Amino acid sequence: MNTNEELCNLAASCWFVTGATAGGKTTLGIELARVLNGEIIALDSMTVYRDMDVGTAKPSRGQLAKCPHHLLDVCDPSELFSVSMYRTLAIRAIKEIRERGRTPIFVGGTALYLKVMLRGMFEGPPADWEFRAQVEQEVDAVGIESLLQRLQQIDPVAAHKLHPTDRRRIIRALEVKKITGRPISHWQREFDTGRDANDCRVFAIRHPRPELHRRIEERVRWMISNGLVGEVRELLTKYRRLHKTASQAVGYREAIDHLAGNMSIEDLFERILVRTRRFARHQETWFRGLSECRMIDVAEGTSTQQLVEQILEQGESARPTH
RNA sequence: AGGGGUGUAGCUCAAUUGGUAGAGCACUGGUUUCCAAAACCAGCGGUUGCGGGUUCGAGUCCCUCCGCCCCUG
Repeated sequence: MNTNEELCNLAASCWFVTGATAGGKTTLGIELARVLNGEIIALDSMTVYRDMDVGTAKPSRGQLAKCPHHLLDVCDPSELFSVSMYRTLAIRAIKEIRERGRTPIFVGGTALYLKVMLRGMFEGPPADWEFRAQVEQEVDAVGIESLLQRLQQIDPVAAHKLHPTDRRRIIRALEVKKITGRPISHWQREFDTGRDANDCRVFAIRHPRPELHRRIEERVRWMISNGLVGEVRELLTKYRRLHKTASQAVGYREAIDHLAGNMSIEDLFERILVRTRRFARHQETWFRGLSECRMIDVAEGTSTQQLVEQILEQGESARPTH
């Protein structure tokens, strides 16, 4: 049986290329994999879905041919996927890659997944959707305040920490208590402190904000002209109903709306643009807060080659397993 | 040219009988542990088109000018 700590050390010996969307992670990752004799593990909550390619900017055929990729297309868009499933699959992938004598390189921008790989995760119960739906109904009827009060009784620590209107986390806290008999705060507490960036190989690519916005615009334009809408139409006919997670992905939620006749193609572009920017901002907030991340600031005109060299230099000197 | 309407935050719009301008979105920052490309929180932002008048006090009433929209010629 592996402890959380062992698994974290396993992950800490890997390389990570992360950063906000549309920042050039994919290209950089592949180049790094070539130099390090590595294989890529996607660090991404949306490229795990099959048939969601254009809108998630999944690596192209050509890119995939350059080095092995893992954790792409591991579930159907109609299915649930979650952090813990990700962690299980990722750990397995690391081991397999190591057995081949190659280097695992995580590439992607899902910060929660990154954090969980680096710091571990409590062995809490999976979601109980029946319970959640039931509580949701209750919230609609009685209001969130009474739920918070109930949480206060059973888990004052969590109740204090959570924002009074954060119904999702309040419900989860109640759920954990109900299933395990112990408050969520009891399970969660040990994952707040991270290692120093100098001891890790976690690189967050960062562009100046105006440049990032420019790249995002380019990316969104590319998606729409490369068949995002068609892709979504096919998804809907093939899977009928997408799972909540998949249907909320940036670009997909909007395209679904557009196909339902609620949005013109011009608005579609605009809406996706806005939401992608917000997403990128949100990601950068995450990386700023993770002590393991080394910011790699990309100046105008920096080549991929230069970035790879910079990352190698800093990565070689890191001592991931103390 | 004449008639009607309109001009308030980057955008869309609020502001009771005139009482020192608000909201949503954008933008920026934050929280984040089994839906995380989600969810939640916070902050910034306006000499109310310009100038004048009435008034203790004008986004709100009156006048000039400017811009935009509609109708008629």
